[in-house]
Amino acid sequence: MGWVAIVTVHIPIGVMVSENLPTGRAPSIRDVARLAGVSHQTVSRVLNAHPSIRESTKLRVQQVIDDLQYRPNSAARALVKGQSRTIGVLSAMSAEYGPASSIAAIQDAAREAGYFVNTANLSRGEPSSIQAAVDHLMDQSVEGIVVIAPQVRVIEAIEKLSIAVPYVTLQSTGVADRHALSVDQIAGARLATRHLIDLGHRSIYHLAGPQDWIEAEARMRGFLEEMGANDVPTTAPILGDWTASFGYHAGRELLRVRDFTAIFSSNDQMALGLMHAIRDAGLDIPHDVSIVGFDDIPEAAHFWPPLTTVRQDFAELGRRCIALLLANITGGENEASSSSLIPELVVRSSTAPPAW
Amino acid sequence: MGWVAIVTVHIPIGVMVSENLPTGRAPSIRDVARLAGVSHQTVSRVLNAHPSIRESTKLRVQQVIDDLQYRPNSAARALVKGQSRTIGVLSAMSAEYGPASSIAAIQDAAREAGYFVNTANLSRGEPSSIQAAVDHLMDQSVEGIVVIAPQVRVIEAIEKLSIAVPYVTLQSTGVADRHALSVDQIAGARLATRHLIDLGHRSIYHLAGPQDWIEAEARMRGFLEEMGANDVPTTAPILGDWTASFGYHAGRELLRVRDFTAIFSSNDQMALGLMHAIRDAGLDIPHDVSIVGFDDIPEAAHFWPPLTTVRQDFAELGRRCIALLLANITGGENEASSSSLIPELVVRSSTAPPAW
DNA sequence: CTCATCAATGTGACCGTTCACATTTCGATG
DNA sequence: CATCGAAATGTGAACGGTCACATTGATGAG
Repeated sequence: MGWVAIVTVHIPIGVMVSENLPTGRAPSIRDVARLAGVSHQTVSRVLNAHPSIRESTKLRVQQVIDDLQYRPNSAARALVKGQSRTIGVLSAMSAEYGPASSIAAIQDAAREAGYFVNTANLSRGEPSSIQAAVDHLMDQSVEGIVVIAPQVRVIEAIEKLSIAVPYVTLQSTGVADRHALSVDQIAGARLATRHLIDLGHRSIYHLAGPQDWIEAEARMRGFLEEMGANDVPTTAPILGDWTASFGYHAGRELLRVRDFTAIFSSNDQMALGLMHAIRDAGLDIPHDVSIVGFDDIPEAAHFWPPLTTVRQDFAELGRRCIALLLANITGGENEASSSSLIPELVVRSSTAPPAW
Repeated sequence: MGWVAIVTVHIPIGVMVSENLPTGRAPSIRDVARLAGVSHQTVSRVLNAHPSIRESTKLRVQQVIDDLQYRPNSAARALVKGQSRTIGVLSAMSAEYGPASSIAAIQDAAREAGYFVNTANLSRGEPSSIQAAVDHLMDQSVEGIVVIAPQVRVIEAIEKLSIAVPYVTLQSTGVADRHALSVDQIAGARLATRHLIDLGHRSIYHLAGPQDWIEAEARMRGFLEEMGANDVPTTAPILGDWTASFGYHAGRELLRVRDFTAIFSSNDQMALGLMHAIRDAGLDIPHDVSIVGFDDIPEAAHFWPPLTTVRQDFAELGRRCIALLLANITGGENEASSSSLIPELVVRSSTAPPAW
C-alpha cells in the first residue's frame, strides 16, 4: 500500500437552487410535494414504495425528486421511527489483518442491508477508554453492537452496562456457550498441534496471545488438550502480545536453552518474529525448528520459509456476525449461527519432522 | 491476531423502568423535566452547559438524568440543528495495514472531537459500487468525507457528484496542488531510489502499484526523477497490485532475465513477494539483489532479511486529515495542513552494494 | 418605593419524516 | 344512475430535541 502524506480539502463551490425553494435548507419532502402538486404524504408513499400510488403520480413525484436532487433526511426518519439503522462496532487492534478484514466484511454486509456502521476503536487499553467507546456508540443510538475486541475486560464492561441493545461478540464469553467456542477455536489449535505431533515432535512450545484475550486462552487450551490427548509432556505457554517484535524477543529467550523442536504460535505475526530470531541464531527452519502460525494472513505464504498455519475466514466471520445481529434486531431467524466455521490447516514449508 | 469463528448474541433481558414513565420509549427530555420539576428547556440547558443555571437546579436535573439513564436522542438533535456530527470515510483495501491505521486514527480523532465516523468500503472496484458507497454516506448526511481510496476513478466519481460537503483526500488530486504532493510522496520514493544509487546500483527495477492509484504514480515519478537526476538508465516500471503474491510472480518473471541488481518496490507486501521469488531462485539478498520497500509495516523489520523501506506515519496522517476536515466543517483554521509529513528511510538488511 | 437590569426559568413553534385517520376519486355493480 | 368499496390521496399530530422569545424574581440605583 502506498500512501501520501499530504491532504487536500475540497469545499463545495455552490449549490444550484431551484428558484422557488428556500436557499438555506436542503429540499424537504414538502418542497417536493409542492412542486409536484401533491401532499407531502404522497411523496412519502412514493419514497417508501407504497402500493396504492397511481403510476402517473409516482412518475411525476419521482421527476421532481430527481430534479431537486432530494434526499430523505435520515435524522428525521430516525426520529419518528425510533430506530437509527446504525450498528456499532467496537474494535481493538483494528490495524491488524484479521480484525480489519472482518470489519470490512461487516460494513459491506451492513450496507447491503441498509444499515450504517459506526466504528469505535479501543486503541488505548484503559477501562475508561472502553467506557467512552461504548458511550459513543450508545449516543448514536445504535441498534446493535459487534464486539471485535475479544478481551475479557471489554466483554465485562459491556455486560456491566446492562446494555440496551443486542450485541454480538466474535467469540464465546460465558460458561453456557463455551461449548460452541471449544468446537471451533480449540479445534483449530488442536489441528496445528496435532500436525506437529504427527510429524514426530515431542518438545513443543506454545507462544500464546495476551492472557485476557478470550481466543488466546481458547487456543492455548486447544494446544494443551491435544498435547494431553497424545501424552506429550508440555511446558507452560509463553504469553505474548500478538506482535512480530514480541515473537522475535521470545524466540531469543527460548533459544538460550534450546530444548524444543517446534513452536506453535498463536498468530502469524509472532511466528514471523520467531522465525527471525531462529535464523539469527544460525538455525534452519524447518530442519532445526518447526513453526506453525495461526490466521493465515496473506503474507504468510511468502514468509521465509512459507508458513504452515491455520486459516480463518475473517470475511465470512464478519458476514455471519452481521447476519446474526440483524436477525436479532429485526426479530427474524438466525440460521447463520448454527453452523460453525471450521478453521483449516494450511501446510507450507515451515514444518518438518524433527532432526533429533 | 487470533480470532474465533463462533459468534454469540446477547439480547437485553429487560429494562428497569421508573414507574411514572411510558414503558415503551426511552426517556425524553420532557420526562426528565417532569421528574425534576422543571421545564424541558431547563433540562436542555443543563445538557448544554448553559451558564445561567442555578447550581442547585443543575444538580437536581443531573440527578434525574442519572437515575433515568437518560441519553439525548442524537437523531432529534441532528434534525433540529441540521447537522449530523458524522463524517464519512470512503476506503479501499481497508484490510491493509496502511489504510487500517489511518482509519483507526481518524476514528479516534473524530470521536475526540465529538464526531461519529461512518465508513463505507470500496471492496469491489465497479463504478456502481463507488456510487453506492458515496450515496450511502450522503444518505447519512455526513458533514464531511475522507477519501482513503486514492484511485483516480474514485476521485472522479466524487467530483462528478458535485458533492455538497467538504471532503479530504489522502493525496493530491489536481494540477493546482500537485506541487504539495510532489514535495512529499515523490520525496519518499526519491529517498529510496537514492539509497540504491548511493550503494552503487545502476540496474534498478521499480515494481509500482496499480496504474490508477494516484500515489502509485507519484512514487513511480519519484523513482524516475531520481534516476534521471543521477543519469542512471531506467527500464519501464512494472505495474503491480500491492499484493505479496503479485510481487512473487513479478519476481519470477524478472529473474528469467537477470539484468538488475536492485528492485524498489512500491510497498512492503510486494517486496516480501519479491524476496520470496529471489530466494526460490537460489539467490541471496542483499548480496545478489537489493530490495527496498515502502510503508514500513510492523512486520517489515522481521522479514528475511529485515527490509529496508520508507516509513510513513499513517496514524499522524489520519489525525491531520481529520483536523483539516473539521477545520473546514466548522470554518476554523487549518494549521495542520501547511506542514507536510516527511517520509523517512529506514535502512535494514535487504540492501547492500551490488556484487557486480 | 419604583423601576431598570439581569439571571433563571418557562412557553410555544419548528426541524423533516411517518403514522393514524379522514377524505376524495374512480370503477364496477345492481 | 345511484351506490358501494377499494384505491388514491390528503390532514394533522406526533417524534425529541433546540431556538427565539416571554416571563419571573431578585438586586440595586435613583
